[in-house]
Amino acid sequence: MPELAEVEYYRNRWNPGLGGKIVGITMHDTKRIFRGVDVLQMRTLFPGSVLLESWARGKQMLFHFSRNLWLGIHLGMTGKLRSERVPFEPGRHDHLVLYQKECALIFSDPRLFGRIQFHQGDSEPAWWTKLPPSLLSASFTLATMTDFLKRHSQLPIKASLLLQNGFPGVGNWMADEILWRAKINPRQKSGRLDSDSLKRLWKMSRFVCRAALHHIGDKMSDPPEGWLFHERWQAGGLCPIHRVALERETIGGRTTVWCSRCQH
DNA sequence: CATCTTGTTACGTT
DNA sequence: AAACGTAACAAGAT
Repeated sequence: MPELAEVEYYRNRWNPGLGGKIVGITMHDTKRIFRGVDVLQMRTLFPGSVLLESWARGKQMLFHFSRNLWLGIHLGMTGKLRSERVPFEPGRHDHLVLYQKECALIFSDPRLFGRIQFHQGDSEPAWWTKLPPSLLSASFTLATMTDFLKRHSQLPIKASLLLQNGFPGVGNWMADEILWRAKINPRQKSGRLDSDSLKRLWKMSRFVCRAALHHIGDKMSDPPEGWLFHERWQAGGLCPIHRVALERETIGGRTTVWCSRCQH
């Protein structure tokens, strides 16, 4: 499920642990979630450190602890964060648990597409610093976006919207929502959008981003009525504007839903 | 039992 | 070198 707004939501699930000291840690350390991570070092270093703050950027999260410890988390398709009162016994899919005196901070992921990264150092890990700026920041300009699309000119626009370097945090449902609102056919080649389409795409990327964060970021509520979101899941969905049947095909490797009347 | 999945990446080809 | 399409990853839901 996690796209940028859900990522923000899950990041906040660990807020009860802010300012608290870690007193224990358990990991299912053979799971692929931990590939490339020195789990032994994590086990040694975390007890005694304090959770200081956290950030989300696109679909990535970074948790900063005292003692120069940094924990990166990507939720993949089915990852979730939550906190529970202690005592807490980890279940089958609770692959990482950081115990504090009052609560347990839990990362679970049944499908194991998520990823943990661990870093020790004075400053943020390099992979974090290199992440592209948010769609809502001033650096995401129409020109930047147009440039990016030019570099992928042969790719269907739907597939381009899923590229995290250009549209960080956008996932499958957000991409469809953005294209529907921008009135752009998902099969359209990225390099062949006229300047009006580009402008609408840029505006709607930011709009859907902002609205999704507003509705989902704090508590997991659905977007308002009238969003394509509510129609896209099952066959038989209708365009919220025209009430005609939505098209439904795989584009860019993902199920894509659009209205042939709105989107040319 | 078969088919589907809201994410990413490795790999082969162009 | 960069762009692009596809398979693979793993497990649960339908």
